[in-house]
Amino acid sequence: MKQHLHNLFTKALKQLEISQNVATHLERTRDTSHGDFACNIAMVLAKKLRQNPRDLATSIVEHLPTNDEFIAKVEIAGPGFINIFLTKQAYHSNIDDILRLKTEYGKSKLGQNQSIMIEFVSANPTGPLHVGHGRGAAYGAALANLLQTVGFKVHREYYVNDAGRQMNILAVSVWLRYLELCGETIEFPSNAYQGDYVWDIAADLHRNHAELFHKSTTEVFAGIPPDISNGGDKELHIDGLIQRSQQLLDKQYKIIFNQALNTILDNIRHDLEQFGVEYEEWFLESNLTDTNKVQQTIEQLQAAGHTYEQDGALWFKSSAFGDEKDRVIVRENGQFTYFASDIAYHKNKLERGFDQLINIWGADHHGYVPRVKAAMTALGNDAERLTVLLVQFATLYRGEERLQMSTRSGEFVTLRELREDVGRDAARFFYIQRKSEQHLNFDLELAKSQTNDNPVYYIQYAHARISSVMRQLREQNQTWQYNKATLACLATTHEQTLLVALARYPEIIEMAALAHEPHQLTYYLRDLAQNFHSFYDTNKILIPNNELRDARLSLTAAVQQILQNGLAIIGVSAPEVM
RNA sequence: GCGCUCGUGGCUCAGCCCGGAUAGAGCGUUGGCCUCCGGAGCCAAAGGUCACAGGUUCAAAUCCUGUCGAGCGCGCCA
Repeated sequence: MKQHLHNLFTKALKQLEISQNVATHLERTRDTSHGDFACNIAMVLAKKLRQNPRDLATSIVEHLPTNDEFIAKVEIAGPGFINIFLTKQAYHSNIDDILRLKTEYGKSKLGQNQSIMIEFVSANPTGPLHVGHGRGAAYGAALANLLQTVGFKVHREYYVNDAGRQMNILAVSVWLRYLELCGETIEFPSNAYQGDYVWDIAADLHRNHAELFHKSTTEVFAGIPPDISNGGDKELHIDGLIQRSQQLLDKQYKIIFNQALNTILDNIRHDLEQFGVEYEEWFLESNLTDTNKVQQTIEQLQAAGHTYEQDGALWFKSSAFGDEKDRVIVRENGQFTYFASDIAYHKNKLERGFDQLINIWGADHHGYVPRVKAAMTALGNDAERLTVLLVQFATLYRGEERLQMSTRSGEFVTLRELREDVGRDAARFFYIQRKSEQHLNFDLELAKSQTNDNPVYYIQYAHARISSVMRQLREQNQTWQYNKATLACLATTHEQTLLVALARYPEIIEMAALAHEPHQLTYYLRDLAQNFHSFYDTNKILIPNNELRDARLSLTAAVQQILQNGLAIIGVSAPEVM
């Protein structure tokens, strides 16, 4: 409908020989006395054209068609608003479309089949997913669905950092715990992974391989630089242990490493699957390192003259491309930095031919954005193709009590615990109901409560109520038929409000997708549910009058369909009964 | 110190990108509604100098500048 009006206005302006995009000046009104849509274009143009805004509005209105089937009347109001009142016909055709297109309703071709790769979560496989990752998962999945709905070709990807130093730290952590299980007494490094899951993996290893990897503590720790607790450097300490374990274990090291990686990765996969989040691809960092892609990328930067050596390390001149300072890509000890492989990864993404790249990162990574873009530019690519969306942290509350978490210390609420505690629907909904760059207070008590405090249940209840009405109808052995003509019976305020609410759905989807704001959809669904509950309360649906009954059933069925479509996008179920 | 993000009723938040017609919800509070399709519901009331101060504009919660406050980031960590 908006598109329809947009076309009419553009045409009218063209006849007046004005070229101006009216898209942003055409909006739904807040107050029904101002009609359905309002356009402030006359006021915007008045100054430029040196005309009185009301006069200008008049001449624009004169160029709008008078016989359009969807426009009832057009008024000029206030300082120069053009208010458009739609016909009932306009709203009835929406019901028609919804019932005909069903799950297809709301889809559009806006994206023109452009390909978008959306990378999200990508947590290091060094521990289970925790509630902090959940927000990125819920947000990314919902956004991907939205983009797909408006006609983009979406590729969801999880980048697995299976090749970095952190993975070695994990392997060492597991091994040290294993040694403890073998009866060794060791001082566990402060920089190693402390969580219980490390014990679990170590225990598996001990069960399956017995004492195969057993080395004495003295052998392991001899000559290793002291840990921070002994006045040393925790990084040097752990790096020393990594090197030592690789020497001592030789080929066996890889067994431990893989056992740790696979256990955790399986876990992450399983958690996301249970959370309703699926990927087209799990991309392994080791694919890049094994094929020398990181090395090649660095050489390309070197060849282009964007690097220099200093203090024994290789630096990328990112400051020449808008970053605040230059960055190390090869450390003094010869190892690539995380950044180096990330450059190679982004290069690889572009080489795979995606039109646009979207990364969803935690807000703590915001300082990282300029350097990645700098690298893309330096490699001769258009950094505009990459959009980084930052997601703020979620703070967990249990009622008033604020819950603490810390990954390294191993004290955290995992995503699995959250899902088992509050359920998938509530979790998915709560994660995205706030604007992503807004800090989120996630109240476990509220998410679990099955009362009207909880918007998830409120929306789902509307859907279940409708299912119940339909069930009643069947139980009474009655049938109904959709007939567009009967919609003319819909005359009450609540019915009208619902018709308008339904008509907004495609506009909301489009806006939420393009603005990357799935939370807009949650607000809309809540509104729609509220409008339905109000309607339900004052307009009985199953009544003897067949025509009005069928009209109300059509309206109700349309609401149900929209609730289903909308909930599907945000990954929440639409239950028949609750 | 520099950078990014945020500051809207008692609480949690929309609206800001793209300036417009009396600033919207939910929770909480107060008061109503079950002979009737599921009360996990509905109706109503009270409650706001949109952090503060300037500026731009016919018009500012919205744009600009500054101040204050909160979070995060500023490693040869990832």
